[in-house]
Amino acid sequence: MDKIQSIRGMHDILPERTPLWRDLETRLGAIFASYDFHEIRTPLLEQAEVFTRAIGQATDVVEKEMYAFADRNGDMLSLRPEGTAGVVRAAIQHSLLQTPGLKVWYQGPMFRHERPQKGRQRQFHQFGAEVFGLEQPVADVELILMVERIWAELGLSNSVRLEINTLGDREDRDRYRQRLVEYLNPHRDALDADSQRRLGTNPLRIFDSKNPETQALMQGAPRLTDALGDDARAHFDAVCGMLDSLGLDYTVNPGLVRGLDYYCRTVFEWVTDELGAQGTVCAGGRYDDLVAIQGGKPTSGIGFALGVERLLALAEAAGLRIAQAPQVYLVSQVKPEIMMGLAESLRNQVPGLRLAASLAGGSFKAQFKRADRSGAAYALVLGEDELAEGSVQIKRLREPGAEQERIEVDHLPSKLASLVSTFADD
RNA sequence: GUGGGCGUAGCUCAGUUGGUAGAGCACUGGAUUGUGACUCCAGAGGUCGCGGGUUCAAACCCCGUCGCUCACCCCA
Repeated sequence: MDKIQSIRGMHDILPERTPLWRDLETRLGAIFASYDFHEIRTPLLEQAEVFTRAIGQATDVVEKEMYAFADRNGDMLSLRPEGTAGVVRAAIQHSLLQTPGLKVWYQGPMFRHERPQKGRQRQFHQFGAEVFGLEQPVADVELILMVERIWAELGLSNSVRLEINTLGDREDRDRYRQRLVEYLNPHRDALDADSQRRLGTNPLRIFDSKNPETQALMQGAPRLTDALGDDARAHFDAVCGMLDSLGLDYTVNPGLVRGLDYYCRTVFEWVTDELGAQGTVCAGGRYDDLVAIQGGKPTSGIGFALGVERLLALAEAAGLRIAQAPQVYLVSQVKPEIMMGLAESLRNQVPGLRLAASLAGGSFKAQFKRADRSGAAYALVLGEDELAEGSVQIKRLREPGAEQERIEVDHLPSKLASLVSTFADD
């Protein structure tokens, strides 16, 4: 029989790496809580319309990347390609938007049918946060500060840089798009093939083109900045002013646009040069029209999403290592049930103890070898002699010539408890 | 969706003009019948990604396919 493989672009996270993921979840969860954000969990599967409405029918994500299919009832469903649309759906459905200021965060797998490459897989993971009903620029600023705290917490502040821009309000952008198309149409033939296609679908993205001739042409193009309405202008100026006062480093990138239709006003993005072509680690922005589009009462919103695989790639490159080894490994030469009795009583009496019992048995030699490989700091030895006198030997591993200590079983829990407390600093 | 590179042991990789498979690390056992990390000895482990073709003979050549990877595109 052929070996069955995981689906292309969908990767197992093996035991060796899960402690790293768990550590990240703990640290980010604590940061979110410190800003009074609350976790929300929504289904991985939604009516496809949740995404087609929110993200926009003409976007690549909806047109070519969604895992959409008809279920047994003939309903069109889709695995979520991003988190915001489902959160908005849930917030409307459960009337969470009655009072302004809802702050939620989420975490989990997202699915897009793209060609895998470095920093891009078909199942990937995001952390995200959303704020609803706060139109004040200070809400934009708090989100940015929270993400900056994440970089600081992980020691990545020097690996990423913040770029921001404003897309203006929907009317501003519609007006601007028209102006841009009018400017570009006469030069149509000078554009590269991709940009010609974008002219009809998403002309703002032509600013992203890497083609030199196209770039030269875009130098002379009308600027979105000049098409902003007064409100959007004032909002963006306020955001920038606060960031300046708070001493945050950022650059305004007028070419920064979004692939998802629901964004307006402030957009921001943390990018890095260390991850190859997929340099965006975290991106977000305002989406003041989205709640209404999804069928709720008009309510402003702002949020971001952070790519976990990209973040971990950065963190690991910066030297982050997390391993989970047992603290003690119980080596035994007595009946298994007696060994298990000791193991259980130690687990009862020493909260948080990570203890591996030698289930595979074998000679002392073989068991010590496994104890060493397990990464445990201490080995406990329970043989016939120890059993007879009610004692256990405790041995520091990984220290050549370390003394071996024989202590009474009754004193073992308190001894281990004090050893475990020293592990906390490891 | 398009293009480049790559698939040989658990991992990293050798493998000559085609002649039926190798190393290091890891693993198991022993040297040491109650003690790991060093050393020595031995062992186990592979339908050479999969399918087809050419050939007396294919890991090697040809076609297809699946996967990995990098870039385009897109995005977190």
